[in-house]
Amino acid sequence: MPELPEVEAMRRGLQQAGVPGTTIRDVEFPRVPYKPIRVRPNRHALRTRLLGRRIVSVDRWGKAVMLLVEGNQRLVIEPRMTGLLLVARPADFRFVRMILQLSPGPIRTVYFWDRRGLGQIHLWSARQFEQRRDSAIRGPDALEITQSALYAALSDSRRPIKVALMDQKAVSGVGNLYASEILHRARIHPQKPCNQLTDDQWRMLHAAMRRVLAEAIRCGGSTLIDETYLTISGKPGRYQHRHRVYQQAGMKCRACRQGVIKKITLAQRSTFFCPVCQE
DNA sequence: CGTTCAACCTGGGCGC
DNA sequence: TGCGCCCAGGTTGAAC
Repeated sequence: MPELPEVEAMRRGLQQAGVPGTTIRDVEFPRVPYKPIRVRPNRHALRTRLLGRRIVSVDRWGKAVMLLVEGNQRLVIEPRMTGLLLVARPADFRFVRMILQLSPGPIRTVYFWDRRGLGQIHLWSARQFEQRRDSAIRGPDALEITQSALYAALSDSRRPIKVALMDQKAVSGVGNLYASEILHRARIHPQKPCNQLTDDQWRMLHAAMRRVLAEAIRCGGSTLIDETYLTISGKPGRYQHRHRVYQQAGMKCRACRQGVIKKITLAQRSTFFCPVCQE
């Protein structure tokens, strides 16, 4: 589930907890009663390459947390659907997939917890990172992209704007939940083909994207009913209370107070919008 | 080019 | 209780 705001909240949490500057004392992969997650290179090699190395910084690459480690290596943690990072011992230990033991500092242990196990962990050399960065598998970050770059990346397409906004090669960070929220804030219908958006709508879209994502980060992300996302201290985020359309089907639109939020399926993903204020 | 489907996984909710 | 089915924030690759 974690999209840009949740991953950025994790990144800031680790940063504030003092993870940069600590040294990796151990990397553990607990035995779980489930199919193990994908780790590249293999667990032994990854551990060997990290032991005794200092963590230089905690960064984010799209929807992945990226630890820059001494030796110009990058430990890339991709939560995908249900992965999350915790500095507090998880209540349900069955889904702990990796444990980082660090020293010194107040935070000694970081847990990667993932119920569905679709998350992945990679260790990239400087060269591997540069290859991926330059290969355009990830477009510019949704918080950094300029309005003209957003326009350039999407405006030629005939795809529905909601589908295009979730294309990580075009712009990275926006997923299913925030795509609906952003388009509602921008008052654009999710099915509107990109090449039919007006200049004004591109302006609104860019502003709404920054605003919604920034607000969600400040709230520590969205924790839905199933609690598959928690902040690094194990507490729920707060942005779900501000959702205007996501999972609000049948409710009156909070913006126009007239429309009733509808749920449709686009590219096999649930999509929510207000038929009155979004066109 | 754009869309659809399946797969990767586990668990929760619902209808019967 | 239990079974079967559908759903879930992400990503990828194949088929049409």
